Amino acid sequence: MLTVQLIRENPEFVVKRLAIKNFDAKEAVEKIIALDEKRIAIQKDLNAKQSEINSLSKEIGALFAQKKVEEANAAKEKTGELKEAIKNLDQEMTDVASQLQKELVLLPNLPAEIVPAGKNADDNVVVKSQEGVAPMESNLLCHWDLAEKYNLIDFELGNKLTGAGFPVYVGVGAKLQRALISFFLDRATAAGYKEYQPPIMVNEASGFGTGQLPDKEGQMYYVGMDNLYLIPTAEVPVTNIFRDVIVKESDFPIKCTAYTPCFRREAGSYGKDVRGLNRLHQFDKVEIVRIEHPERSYQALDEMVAHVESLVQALGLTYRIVRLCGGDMSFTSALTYDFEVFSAGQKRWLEVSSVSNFETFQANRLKLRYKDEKTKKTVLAHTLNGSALALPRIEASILENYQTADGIKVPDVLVPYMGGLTIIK
RNA sequence: GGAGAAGUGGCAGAGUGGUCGAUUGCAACGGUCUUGAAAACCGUCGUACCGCAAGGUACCGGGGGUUCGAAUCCCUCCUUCUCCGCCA
Repeated sequence: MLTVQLIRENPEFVVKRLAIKNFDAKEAVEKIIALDEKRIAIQKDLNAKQSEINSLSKEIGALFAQKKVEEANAAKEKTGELKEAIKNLDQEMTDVASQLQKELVLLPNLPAEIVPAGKNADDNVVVKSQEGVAPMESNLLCHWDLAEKYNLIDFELGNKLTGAGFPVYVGVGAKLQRALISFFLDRATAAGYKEYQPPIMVNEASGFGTGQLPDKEGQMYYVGMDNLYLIPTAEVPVTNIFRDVIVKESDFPIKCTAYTPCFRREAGSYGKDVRGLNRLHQFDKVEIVRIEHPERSYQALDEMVAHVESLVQALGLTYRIVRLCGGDMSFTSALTYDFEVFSAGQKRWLEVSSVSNFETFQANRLKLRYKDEKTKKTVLAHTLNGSALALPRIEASILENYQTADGIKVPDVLVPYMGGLTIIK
């Protein structure tokens, strides 16, 4: 959520920046400014009347103490009208505040200066690409065929138990999941990220804090009986650890990591995008989250990108890093880098990580601030997060890229996590 | 799930209808003292909104109510603790 102060002070700037996300904010900005002015006017009036009633109450107290009951009763009458007026103003205030909130919540985050304009994924900018291991064979199988051939994943069984998009990992396939989770967590903790194991259901306040609610309500599974949501990413519970928190400036950098299952309804997806492991309703992911000083958040973003890069490199995958254009960015992000790995069987790029700086957008919703040691002011912090990494597409890419006539080679870094297994037969 | 108790500032802990945004202690920060440190002493020490400022307003788990006036009384929800039940 953008701050009212920003909108009030730089309305043209806000409109101009949001145009890069293909969002026309002109009307909303005008409305917000008008509502804010109204809010301030009501507040002034309300404050004056409350002040008056407060001093009257004190007088009445004094009069009663002096046993001047007559005068006290006269003063009481005066408070009557004031109370009525305050009641009305209170109502107005509530209305205006909720209208203002409603408008504010609809505005996406401003894209950073270097975000390229563009409509969709075609306009993203590839900032780096690097070759990894390349399969020798010419008749390459896709991972869903490999998974069946080597008994690693049972998609049909998942259909039976739950439905489409909920695969069952079996035997060595299950072990490979566990290996990847451990490998990613070990790398993250070695890089200074503190490990958490958060709840995988969250309440409404948490969903709002990171921006999933109310905008993307349809993307999360909802457990109505208890009014809870299944998390679409560990970003939600982990970032919300810092909801309503004022950290010390010396606490920075705050670095967290967590492995969680993730649940996404993915309404509206179809075709080759959802085949095999490409898009699931439940998947595993290790997430890294950072809370940063505003002056250092972009440096932190670079560090996170470097961390994720070290993971795909260690796994020997062919990858590229793209900077998302305005039209492809999420509602909440100011700058996002996506990692895509090449999947040799499908011959396509698969997104395996998204690393973003949200600047103060989430912090404002979360009321996550730090105390500035020089000015003694409380200031909104910056939040960032990134997948490090999401498992299914990594697994798809490993299966497809490491396939040989004799089986699937286990990437060297995973061998210790696989109990010494070097080839899956 | 049932019964009881409790939720106050970073922590501890006063306050049961009026000048209480809240005594006090600890922690923290600034200073005096000291070669340095500790101790001692002095000062600062919640958040938000309005205001150039002085200052004003709101907030004592959340919401609602009673009252001229609520941290204090009432209702309700949430959370924590104790006991019972159930259970991985």
